[in-house]
Amino acid sequence: MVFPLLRFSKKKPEETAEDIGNKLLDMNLPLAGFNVVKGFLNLVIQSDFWAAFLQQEWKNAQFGAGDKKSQKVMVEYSSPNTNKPLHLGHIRNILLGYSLAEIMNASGYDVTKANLINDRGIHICKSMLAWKLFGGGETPEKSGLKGDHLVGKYYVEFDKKYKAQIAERIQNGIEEKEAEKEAPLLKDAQQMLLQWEAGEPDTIELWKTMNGWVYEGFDKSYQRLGVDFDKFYYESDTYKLGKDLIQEGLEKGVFYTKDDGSIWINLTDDGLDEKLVLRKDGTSVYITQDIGTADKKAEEFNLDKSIYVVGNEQDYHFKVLFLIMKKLGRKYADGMYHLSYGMVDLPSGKMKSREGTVVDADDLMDEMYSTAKAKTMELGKTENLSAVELEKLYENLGLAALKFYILKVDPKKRMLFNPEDSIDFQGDTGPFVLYTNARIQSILKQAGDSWKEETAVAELHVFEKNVLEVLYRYPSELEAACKSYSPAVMCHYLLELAKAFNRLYNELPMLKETDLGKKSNRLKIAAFTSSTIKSGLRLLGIQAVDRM
RNA sequence: GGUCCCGUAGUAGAAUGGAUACUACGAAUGCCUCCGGAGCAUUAGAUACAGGUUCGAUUCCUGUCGGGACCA
Repeated sequence: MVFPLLRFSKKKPEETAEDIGNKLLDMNLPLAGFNVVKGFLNLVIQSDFWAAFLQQEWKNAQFGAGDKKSQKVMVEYSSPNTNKPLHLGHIRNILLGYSLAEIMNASGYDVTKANLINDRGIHICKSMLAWKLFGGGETPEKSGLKGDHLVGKYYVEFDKKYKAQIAERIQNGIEEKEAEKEAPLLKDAQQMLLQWEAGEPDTIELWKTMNGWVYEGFDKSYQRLGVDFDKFYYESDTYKLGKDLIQEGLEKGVFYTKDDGSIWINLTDDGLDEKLVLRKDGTSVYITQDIGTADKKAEEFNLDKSIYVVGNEQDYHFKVLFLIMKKLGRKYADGMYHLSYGMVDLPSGKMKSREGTVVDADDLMDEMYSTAKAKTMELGKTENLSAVELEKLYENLGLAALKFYILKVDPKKRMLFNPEDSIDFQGDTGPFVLYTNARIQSILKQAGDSWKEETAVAELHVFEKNVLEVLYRYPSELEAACKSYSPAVMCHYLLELAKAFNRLYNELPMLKETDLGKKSNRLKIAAFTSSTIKSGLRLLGIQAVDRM
């Protein structure tokens, strides 16, 4: 594209392109020629360049891995509340966080995966209270309910009973707002929070027990999703952090005190508002503990970058937080990044817990599993796999479909989760990519070993060059995914690679090719494609399968 | 009231300011006596509207309309 150069060349676009093309041909680059279309100079790369690339890289297991950067990064993701089970929104968060961590790790960063668990507060007390009042001693063991679901049940129970109390009061002629405030259940929950903060033994005991149930449940879900964490933070430990930093900020003149004693920061020069950082009674607000936790993380892990995977409804919050850390002079502040992802909508609209339209994470995985199973049995290509292998396969396939469906959308955008499409196994899907790999594995299994040593021929078919061109781009696509914090880049790349290979596979013989040099080339391309697909999928948290 | 995000075929998604706007699902038509048809090929179909900047705008700016979020 030569338009920007015209003011230097002072010639027509076509002539300028010709001139550059000729110069480049003289420069001993692997160019076979060029052509000019309108203002665009197209370069033709020599076949032996691609042949050499294939020969050099096809069995390089490290192909695409970035150089070690000696930079420490923390990716915080998942960060659930311990009062209800995980749902579809959490799944997007978890898949994004895990995949981003893998991508950054592959790019050469030293990555720590963190999970900051919101394990305290009035919402936790609500389920505790409801369990105490209406639970009748129910436990996960007794009821067979997964721990997080059990606690979630009592959170819902609280809400029901609380609403009933409000309705009763409104009927007795009390104002709605007044009724909401003075309903006994809410007062009791608030009382319980005070007891918790005072360290009252029975309350702490109950809190520990119920949170324990929740963690057991979460662990199962995380394990099934195939994600993990290196470091857990608990809000019950961190909620008092930050106050000393408020003091530091006051001394530095970053914050100021209002007449009533509350402490604020004025961000109007940065296009934002004034923001409360400490209440007049000296108690924290959300941002107070986030300031403290940011510092704690950076100190503990000597971080260069700190990434927060959090929904875009908190855009404002993170703008403020990052600005504050910068004004406090923290050197890691420039490395703070909010991976702000969009909400997940359903065909029926938004997910609303009140209307019961929330898609539960565990149910969703179950559904993906059954669909994968049904589809696989229908196609009947898996004879002589053992029952254990089949179970693993269905699980893998179902999760691959789910993960790819969610990750292929640009994280920043809100997305529509259509249950029917998500379990589709055709087209731009995880199973399509898996299938391409499985097919290659099948070929390689039948091909023996002799092709590996066969001398390759230099001349390549256009379909072969196409695949090689896509393979060649893997390192830069990985880098792009890393720089833009977007697993979606990797998804689209893998689709492109699979398509390019499928085209080659359909058009030219592999095992049946009689020219041994060509056969060797094609099988090497196949093996190279398969290993690249596997690496790419791993970065998405998807495990490839050899048969399906 | 203030701030922010988003509007691309029937649907879901792609496109560092560059070529004839890419892909899939759905629709229509072909391809298994041939290495795995969960595949491949062909066809039809879109940048909300009105201005502006630019040699060139899906992309940047302004306004209108529509959707969503956040802050009192």
